[in-house]
Amino acid sequence: MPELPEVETTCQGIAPHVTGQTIQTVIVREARMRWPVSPEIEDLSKETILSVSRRAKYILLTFESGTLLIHLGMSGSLRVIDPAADLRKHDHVLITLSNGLELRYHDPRRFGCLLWTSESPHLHPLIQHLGPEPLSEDFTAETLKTAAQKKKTTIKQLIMDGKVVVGVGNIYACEALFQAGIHPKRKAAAISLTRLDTLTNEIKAVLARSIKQGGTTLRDFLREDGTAGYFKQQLAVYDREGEACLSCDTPIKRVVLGQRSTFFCPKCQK
DNA sequence: AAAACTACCTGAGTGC
DNA sequence: TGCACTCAGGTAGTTT
Repeated sequence: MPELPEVETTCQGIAPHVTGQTIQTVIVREARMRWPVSPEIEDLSKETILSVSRRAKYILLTFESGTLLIHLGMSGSLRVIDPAADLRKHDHVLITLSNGLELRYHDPRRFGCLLWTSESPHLHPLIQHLGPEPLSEDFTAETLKTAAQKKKTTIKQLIMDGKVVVGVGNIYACEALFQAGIHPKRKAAAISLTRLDTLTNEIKAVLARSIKQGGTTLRDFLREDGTAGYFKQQLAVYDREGEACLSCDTPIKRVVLGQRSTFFCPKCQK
């Protein structure tokens, strides 16, 4: 679930309910995440959430005394919910707020993290070496051109490298390459600036489109689920092995690239 | 230095 | 029904 559009819609979804609220209680039911949940967060009662923001796939909750970095990993989710709602398996961290609502972190695979930093989050080791945001003006064809130089890597692996550009996960890497008509296995260094320009535009477009769709499900983010199948309808290649290309009817192919399933149209993508 | 591989973890799905 | 196996949206850390 959590690719960049989901992280962004989670931020937008929780922000109005948590911004300006004071924390009442924090319960860590399971601290074993990718890294142990920072013990400091259990001391956050009476602290006020000043803002909610996002850097790459990290959600940043800013307090006067520091910042809580939240990553959803592969299976995490963050909901604003009535504290009386039944606890589900894998509801690991519960944060109650002064408005009577509760922020609940749920993550079956525990690949996510909740880390406290009292310094600027942008200096945090997990964040400071990250590349530009894909939707910012700092991400351009030149970004990719420079990153590709002297590398043997494929274009798909390049755009999924967080040091090059953040937030492009497996699904959207496949989708953007399809929209740009570029074969995922093509050597990044051999692609013209013109085609890289098309690709950067398609990455921005597909992410923006998904965020917009996330926006439509934003209103009912309090519900148990609801977004699950929604993006899926819009996907042109991801998880469509053997199905007809929406553009030319050729069966979509699947290959493995960097241990990740990669879907593409062998006719439309060169 | 860069590329390839491993590891973390649970749950859903498949085939026998 | 149950067991064994594969695969999944991420990414840091280790090895080649």
